[in-house]
Amino acid sequence: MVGDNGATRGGLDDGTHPTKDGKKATIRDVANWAKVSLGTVSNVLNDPDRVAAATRNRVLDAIEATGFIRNIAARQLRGGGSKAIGIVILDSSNPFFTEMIRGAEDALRPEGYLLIACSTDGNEERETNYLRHLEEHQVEGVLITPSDDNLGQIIEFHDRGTPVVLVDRESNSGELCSVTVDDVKGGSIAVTHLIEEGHRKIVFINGPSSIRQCRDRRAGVDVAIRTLKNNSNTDKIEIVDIGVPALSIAAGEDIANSLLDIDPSITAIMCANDLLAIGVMRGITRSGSDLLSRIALVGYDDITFSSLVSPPLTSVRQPQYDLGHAAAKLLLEELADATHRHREIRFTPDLVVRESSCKHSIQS
Amino acid sequence: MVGDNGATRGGLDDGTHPTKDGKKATIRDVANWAKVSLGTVSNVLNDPDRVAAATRNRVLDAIEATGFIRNIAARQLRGGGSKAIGIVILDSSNPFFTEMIRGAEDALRPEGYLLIACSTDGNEERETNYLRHLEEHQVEGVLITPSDDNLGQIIEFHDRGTPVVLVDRESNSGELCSVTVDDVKGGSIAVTHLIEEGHRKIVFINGPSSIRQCRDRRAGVDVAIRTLKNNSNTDKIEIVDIGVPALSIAAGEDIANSLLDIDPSITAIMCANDLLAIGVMRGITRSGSDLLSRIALVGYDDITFSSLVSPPLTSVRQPQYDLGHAAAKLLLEELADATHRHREIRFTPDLVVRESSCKHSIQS
DNA sequence: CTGAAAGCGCTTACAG
DNA sequence: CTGAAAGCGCTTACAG
Repeated sequence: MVGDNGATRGGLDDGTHPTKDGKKATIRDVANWAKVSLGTVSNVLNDPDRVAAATRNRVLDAIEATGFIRNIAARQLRGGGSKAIGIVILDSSNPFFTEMIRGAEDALRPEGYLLIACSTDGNEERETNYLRHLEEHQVEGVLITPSDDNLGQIIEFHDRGTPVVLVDRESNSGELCSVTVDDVKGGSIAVTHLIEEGHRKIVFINGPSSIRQCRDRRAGVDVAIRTLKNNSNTDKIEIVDIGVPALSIAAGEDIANSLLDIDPSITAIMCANDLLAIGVMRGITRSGSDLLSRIALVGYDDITFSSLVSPPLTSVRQPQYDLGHAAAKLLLEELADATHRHREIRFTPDLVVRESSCKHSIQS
Repeated sequence: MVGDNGATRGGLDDGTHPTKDGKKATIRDVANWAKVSLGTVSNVLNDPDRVAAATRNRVLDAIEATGFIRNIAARQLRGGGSKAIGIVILDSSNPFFTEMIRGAEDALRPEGYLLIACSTDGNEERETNYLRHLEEHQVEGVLITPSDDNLGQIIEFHDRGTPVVLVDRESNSGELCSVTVDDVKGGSIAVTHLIEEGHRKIVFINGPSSIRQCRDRRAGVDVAIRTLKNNSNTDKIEIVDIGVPALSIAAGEDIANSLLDIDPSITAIMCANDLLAIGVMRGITRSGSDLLSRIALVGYDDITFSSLVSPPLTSVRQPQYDLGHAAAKLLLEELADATHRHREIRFTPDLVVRESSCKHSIQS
């Protein structure tokens, strides 16, 4: 489909094909082939209507014939924009984030943006590195779930000129757009459910308190307890806090052993996310203990797999895809409008009750 | 930490900070600040030893003070390379690929590369688009799991000058490096296991035959049957083929209904991957049927969640992380050495037997 | 060891 | 409607 067209239609005198293992075709090769100037080729690329149809078609043919691929680096150097967006997340192996990325990508792809996804594993140094790399690559914007509570470097990054939207994290005083889910509420509805099921002594397995989600979910527990106390009849409720270093299956599995000979008055476990809960389940199951059948368990995120584990896991559902999608939309807004006013979008989570927290009601 | 250093240490006469919401600092701002030429700044950046320590430190201070961030676009235009690698996969929501990406990234990050991950969902048009975008962005190399059997456009892409390593797909005649897992073998060991468990009539739920993995896994079944027949005593074995449009949980769930009133002589189901198998499990469970307790089920990939579903899923393990890691290493080799000889790395899968395929042995 | 100059591939006013 | 020219920010020989 390419071949010696070049020779017959005019253009390259020597008949060689510019893309053939020599250098890549440039806009200049296209111009030569089509017998027009560089500027005209550029116009065809960027503002086709400005070019007469006949000329335009000749240029289009030349692009086809030479195998020309526009060099974004050069374009952007002239102010064209990189057409790339960075997305910085905490954990690429958590399906929660995978879904979020999918949401963002579906919003960005139609606009011609390429998404560069970076997983920090909650490591702030990695975050710093990724941000620098993204800035070096001149991404036009960044979606980020901060790995640390301190927004300092992110705000500096933003002030240096790259639009930023926070995902699953609010900005302190509206300096940035954000899309969040109410984690206090989420923690609250989860523990309320457990209490309503009759549990009075509950273990809360939490991730690093540097992660805001972890703190808020835990705070929601206290809110719920306070509310219930005011509303009377509930007797003393006790929360036993256990911290683990990561929100992962492995961390859950590691902590499982220490749960085996737990105070028998404890009847429920709440985990800061589903991976942790699933890890706890696996650890307990592997140990051969029947603890799982005696205790209620709830997670957080409602990732796809949570409905598939055994027993199916009760969880707090967050609109994962929508989080990413909404964040991307905000970013596009900011990209399109320099005078953009920052906005904060907040979703409300809801509880998905499954067997893991209701053995009694199901068995009886 | 920045502030008016500029004024005291020399440099900018007006005392303004170049990064403050004006334009970004360029190499020229750094040069002015440090009272050296552009070339010297560039040398500090690219070949620090060439610059005298005193000068170098002054330049380093200037970089710090001006908040200079190198512009990769400009650098690469001069031939410096984009320091970006593309990875094109089939399905970003399949943990198999997530792990693979993690493997690749761990190999690439230390070398300073940024990974651009693109999920085609098996759609060839999306693949074409992503390849063009990656080429426009001048990625230095691409790791790709082709969405289609036809390697044509990938080979053209490679011939145009970007190194490519195939992942989970062999090149036809060694034109490209590749890292694969023996899927024929995998299909073979999975079905052999079922046959050894006594199953004679087996359903094979397969994805699109345009995906090589699907074809090979199915082919492995035939290989196994042929081998067993030659080795005597096995009576007739029957495979019932069912095709679904995607290798996803949703596709598995959709097909589950049609399995409910299945010929009772069928005692086992084999799925082309774990997501499909997990979807089938979910579909059957949701329907309220007890089919799952009567039938053996095996999947393929051994994603993390497969050991956690109920019943735990027997699966063919592939070294997901290693696949990505090895592919990235091959790419780095090709990047470093133009005279590079293409290599094909092939891993061998193994069977992980769990309850889903051994109810009898476990219950009895 | 340091600096001046050319040029990477493109876009953008500005003439014609 | 089309072309010539300047310049984006950097790197790379090449002089000095």
